[in-house]
Amino acid sequence: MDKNSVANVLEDVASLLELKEGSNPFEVRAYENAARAVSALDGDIEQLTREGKLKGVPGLGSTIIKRIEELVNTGHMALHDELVAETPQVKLDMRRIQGVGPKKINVIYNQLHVQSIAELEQACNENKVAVLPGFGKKTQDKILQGIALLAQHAGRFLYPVAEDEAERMRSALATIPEIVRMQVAGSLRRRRETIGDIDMVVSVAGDASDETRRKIMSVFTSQPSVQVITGKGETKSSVVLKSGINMDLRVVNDNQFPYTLHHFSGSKEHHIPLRRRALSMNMTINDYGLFRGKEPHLELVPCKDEADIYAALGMAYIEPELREDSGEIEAAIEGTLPALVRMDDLQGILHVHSTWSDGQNTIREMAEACIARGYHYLGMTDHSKVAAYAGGLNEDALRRQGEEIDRLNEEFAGRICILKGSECDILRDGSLDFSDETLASLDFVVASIHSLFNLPPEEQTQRMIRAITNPYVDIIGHPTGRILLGREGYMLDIDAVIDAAAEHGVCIEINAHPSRLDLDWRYLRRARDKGMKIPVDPDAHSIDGLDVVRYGINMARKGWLRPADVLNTLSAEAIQAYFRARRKKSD
DNA sequence: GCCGTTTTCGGCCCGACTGTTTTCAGTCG
Repeated sequence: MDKNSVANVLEDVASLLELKEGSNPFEVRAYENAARAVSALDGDIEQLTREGKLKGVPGLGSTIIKRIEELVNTGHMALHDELVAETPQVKLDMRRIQGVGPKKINVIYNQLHVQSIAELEQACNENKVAVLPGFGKKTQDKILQGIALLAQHAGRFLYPVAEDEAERMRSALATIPEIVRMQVAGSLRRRRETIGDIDMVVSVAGDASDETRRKIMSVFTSQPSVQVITGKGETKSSVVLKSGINMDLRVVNDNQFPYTLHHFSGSKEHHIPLRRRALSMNMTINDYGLFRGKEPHLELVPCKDEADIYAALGMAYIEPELREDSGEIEAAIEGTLPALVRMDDLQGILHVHSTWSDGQNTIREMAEACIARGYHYLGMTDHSKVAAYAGGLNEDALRRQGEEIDRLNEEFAGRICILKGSECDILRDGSLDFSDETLASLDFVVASIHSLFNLPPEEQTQRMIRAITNPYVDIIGHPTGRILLGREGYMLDIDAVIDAAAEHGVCIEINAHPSRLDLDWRYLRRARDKGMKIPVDPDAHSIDGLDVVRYGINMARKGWLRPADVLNTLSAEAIQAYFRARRKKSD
């Protein structure tokens, strides 16, 4: 059993416990914390359990350690089994409706005995929900609205969708001269791979009138992109956009802006230890300020920006991408935060398709687009022969493509260097779609799985590891095959894959396509710490497709990667030398 | 359920908004 399975069970316990009547909310949080503590463990959970190394891990107390031991040793956790047995599925389903929490769920379930969301919807339409104690007409309507939204979008959106909506709103609000500062907060600012809702914070001068605030709120709620207004107050308004995304706007006095921006940038998990630190320094922090002392003698610690807030707490500024409670607070205190990679550190682009397989543009067009973007090299990787659906190349086509690249390199000499590569399919048994001899004729090889996504985990893992041991494989493409909001990745032991790749000097890419963002940022630091260089690859099938690398850079930053940790920050000369050296080793 | 340099008991981040109430509970972030 791996640590992620354990973490999943703990998370499950937390959500099930939350739905249990009379449960202790702090106990729920304890299990949530424990789940994250387990995910962040370095090493094999079975071994750590056997050796008693779980003791002392923050968030894991004696009770939860016993339960983890039980789970690891028997494959079951009695508490989990009991909770699953006693919790109706419909309660879990209802948890996903906006505005419905555990308390309301229990009232609905106990009084109406609904067995599905559809039955709840029907009960709303029959006016049975509005008459429940503590409920009313508006609550009932809100539940109906929530159900509709759930059906529409499942509540989460890809990053670029949310970014576009935020930018549209930002430019609309930018026309209001009274706004002093304005910034997107929330998970969008933290560059999460999917976004639940958009938070925006604006500030006005301290002496601004209520009229001004109302005007800002009116501009916000009257945009053409707004479908429903779900809240409108002096300091906060909420809307649902036509795209289905919830969006909140907060208006504060400018001297409060840094605190409010910080508060709503989250994450919740980042704030909890941060507030604890504030308390230990005789300070309290909330969305309106950082205060020294205790009620009623609070003294505001003046901060002109977020950096001042962190400085007042005795730590370095923490980039929003890192605010996930994964060690950033300790690092900020010790002054060991990494200098994160940026877009302009990228020197070239790898993993690109052309009209030779399923791309929309020719190699020449892709090369010119790369030159225009300031890149110094372009690694072409069209599909291999078994990928017939994508017009994969056979050996002969690959050879002819190589000749075209030779000609283009002569023509583009001094402007860009085109590398000969392949996105070569990994076959069922882990062998590659081209012979070693063919692979040896290329500058570099990306190996990817495009078939048989549902092999059993053990077999899928071995398949991937065998590909990694092929001496001509330089990079593993989209290692889990996940499609965000679409499908789960292949079932494989990603930790074992990372270990094997690190051992054989093989890179695992961050596939920067916004639907993939695979390898997931949560694994990057582990790969980095094993010495792996990680390419940020667009997997571009068109010129526009090149620009998705910026989403990959977002992930690289979330994964604590520095410029030197990213393969394609190497210069054109250095990356060719890097690939040549790998080949030499295998000869 | 976790945690501890005021504590092994009694805290656990905290405030806005909403809708239901008539002073507050639930939800959210």
